[in-house]
Amino acid sequence: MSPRRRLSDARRVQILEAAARVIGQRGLGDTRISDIAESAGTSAPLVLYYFESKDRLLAEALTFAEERFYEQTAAELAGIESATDRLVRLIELSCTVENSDSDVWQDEYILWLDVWARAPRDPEIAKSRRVLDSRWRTTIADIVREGQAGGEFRAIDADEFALWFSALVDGLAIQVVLEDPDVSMERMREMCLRTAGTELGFTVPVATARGAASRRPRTPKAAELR
Amino acid sequence: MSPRRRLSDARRVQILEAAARVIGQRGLGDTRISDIAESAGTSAPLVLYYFESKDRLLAEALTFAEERFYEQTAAELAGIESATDRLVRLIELSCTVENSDSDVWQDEYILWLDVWARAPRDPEIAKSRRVLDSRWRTTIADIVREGQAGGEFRAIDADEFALWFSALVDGLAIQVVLEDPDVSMERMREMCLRTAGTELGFTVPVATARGAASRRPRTPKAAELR
DNA sequence: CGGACCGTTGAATGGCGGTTCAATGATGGG
DNA sequence: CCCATCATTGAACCGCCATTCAACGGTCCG
Repeated sequence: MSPRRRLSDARRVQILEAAARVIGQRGLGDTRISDIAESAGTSAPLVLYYFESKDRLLAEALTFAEERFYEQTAAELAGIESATDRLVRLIELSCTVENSDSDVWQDEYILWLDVWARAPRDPEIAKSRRVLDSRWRTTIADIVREGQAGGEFRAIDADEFALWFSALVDGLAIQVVLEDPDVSMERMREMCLRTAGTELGFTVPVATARGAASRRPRTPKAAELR
Repeated sequence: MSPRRRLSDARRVQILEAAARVIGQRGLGDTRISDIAESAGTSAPLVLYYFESKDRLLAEALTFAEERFYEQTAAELAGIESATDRLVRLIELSCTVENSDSDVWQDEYILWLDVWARAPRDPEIAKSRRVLDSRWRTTIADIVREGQAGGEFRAIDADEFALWFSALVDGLAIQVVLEDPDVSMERMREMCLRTAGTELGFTVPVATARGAASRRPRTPKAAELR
């Protein structure tokens, strides 16, 4: 029905960001349009003015947030030379609350829980979830292949490893995000790093060292880009 | 308020089963009391008569279903001698639609997606989730320890392995249950078996063989119990 | 036989929240 | 300066449940 009205893109993004934020805090099910509107500093009707319906908005918000995280990560990885370093960085990005705000990581990951729960009944969400996940695995597999080409990694099946490893990360992330007393983010990171190292045959930088080294000294951010 | 009215336990169970069934199909968010009532062959008010509120019912239903699955599994495992066989069986139970009905496994696992999504905001669900998960890991760890005692498994940290392995299973199960085109249940099973075998140092029965052997010939059920 | 209590339900009730409406400002072009 | 279009919102509107009510059979004990 809506022939692509080109509404101010800024507002759209503003609303999508608010939506992702609120969903991460309140959860998909308990998020009302008015919550999103409030968090975006506007009114409920306006939200509907920019998005067809609540469902549509939610679906878009979910993928928007994940897409953003993916791009952000990809951009940062692009600036790293060694495949090993790139993989290590990817793992650390998956296991660290390094953002300024308190628990952006938490919220970010909690979104996945909602995506997974909604996916079985929402074809749209299911589809974009597949795309996102596939892309993520490809990212890992590519790093592995490059590492193998450069002789850094053992010659195992890259795609198989990518699937296997991302599943492990997801499983551990669930425990962490749900604050399981047995699984701290710290433990998750060590586990992931050690696993990857063992499987691919590279030695983790400082590995299971005590705090000192594992608390990344410098904050590379998107430094060496360009 | 309700001083434990001892209502017919049968009805309670009947409703809980219906609830779990419906939630697995429609999803937590889209489940109305009337759906559960209908599926249980009764009326909505009666459901509220047996359970304080919808929230309470949902929480109970979720844990009821998982608890039941756990007990069922535990019972079956109890009848197996060798630790290796027990672990293999546990993995197969986690990866197979062997029940009579079409997709009980699917529904069963989909429940976890809802549990995970609800847990961050529902303390009650979060708590029982922790208990269930912890118990599951313990089950695995115990098998590992017994296998080590009997010389079947390599001497690695059993608890560490349990956490690590269950995370892997969860992560893969997500892909399977969401019907990711790259991850079939078959592939999940092979991956889990191979991983466990490699890590613990035992050779998987027929392993990655072609169909014939992997399609379990006999259906042991809860045979050699007692 | 007559209540008293329990399980059960059809029919209200009440509120919440998505969606729609109509009115109010802006903004910009003629 | 005037009108058209667009963004924005307060105030309905409305449907959908969870929850409550009142009534109706049972069953069992006296």
